[in-house]
Amino acid sequence: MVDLKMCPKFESAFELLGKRWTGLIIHALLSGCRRFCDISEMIPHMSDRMLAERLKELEAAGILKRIVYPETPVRIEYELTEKGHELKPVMDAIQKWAEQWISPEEKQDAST
Amino acid sequence: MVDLKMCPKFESAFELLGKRWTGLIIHALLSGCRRFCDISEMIPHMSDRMLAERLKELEAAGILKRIVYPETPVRIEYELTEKGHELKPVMDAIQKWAEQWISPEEKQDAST
DNA sequence: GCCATTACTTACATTAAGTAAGTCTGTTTA
DNA sequence: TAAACAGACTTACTTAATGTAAGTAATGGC
Repeated sequence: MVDLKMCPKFESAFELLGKRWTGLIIHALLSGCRRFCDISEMIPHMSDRMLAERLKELEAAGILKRIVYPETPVRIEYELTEKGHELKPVMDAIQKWAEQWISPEEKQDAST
Repeated sequence: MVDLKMCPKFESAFELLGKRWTGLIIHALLSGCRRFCDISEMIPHMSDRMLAERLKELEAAGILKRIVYPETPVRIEYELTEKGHELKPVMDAIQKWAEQWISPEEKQDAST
């Protein structure tokens, strides 16, 4: 064997990214979504319950911040912090890989 | 909102990577692990049960192949296919991000 | 024959995620 | 004034995924 130990920072990063929906939510925010309903619409298979939970986790992890605009009616927006925005190269690499290697049959839901 | 639909290939890629352990297993294989026990050793928090399950999934997804050497005793090795190996840029991007943005306190297990 | 090793499998407990309905604040409609 | 509506969540409950621990099968050494 080559390495005996996994880099703990890498492991920690995957505790975040290796959770269902997390990556897709970050991707949605990177591509311009800001509001709860927008993100929800962009990821149709995900429930509101999961979105709310993940948004809290991502906020706690410093990936995004929740901004309340005390308008009428109140508007809440989510935006990536610098830490979150810096995940763009990761998302781009995944996008590139997916385009090259995921065949049409692997698409999980052909209903739309 | 900007985009209305998530790219289905991207979504499909995250069905794989967005599962616990998957990323760490691929990382282990990229860094030279080949045998069940080696991977298991490199990811101490993961159980054998999960490793066996993930290896099957990754084999089914064409990310790796299982090779049996009918020696005495039999030796089984796992190696990445081209599809699997091409995830290196993704892993590198994550590693780079993790090194820059994960603070020491976020390391999940400081026992070792 | 008995114990060890490797690569799993099985059974059962716990945690995470899915589904659907409900809450809260404020607004618009009747 | 009350009923209905919108947005952003919560809560309760079910199902699926993961964790834990013990067991299996093939081979070799003691």
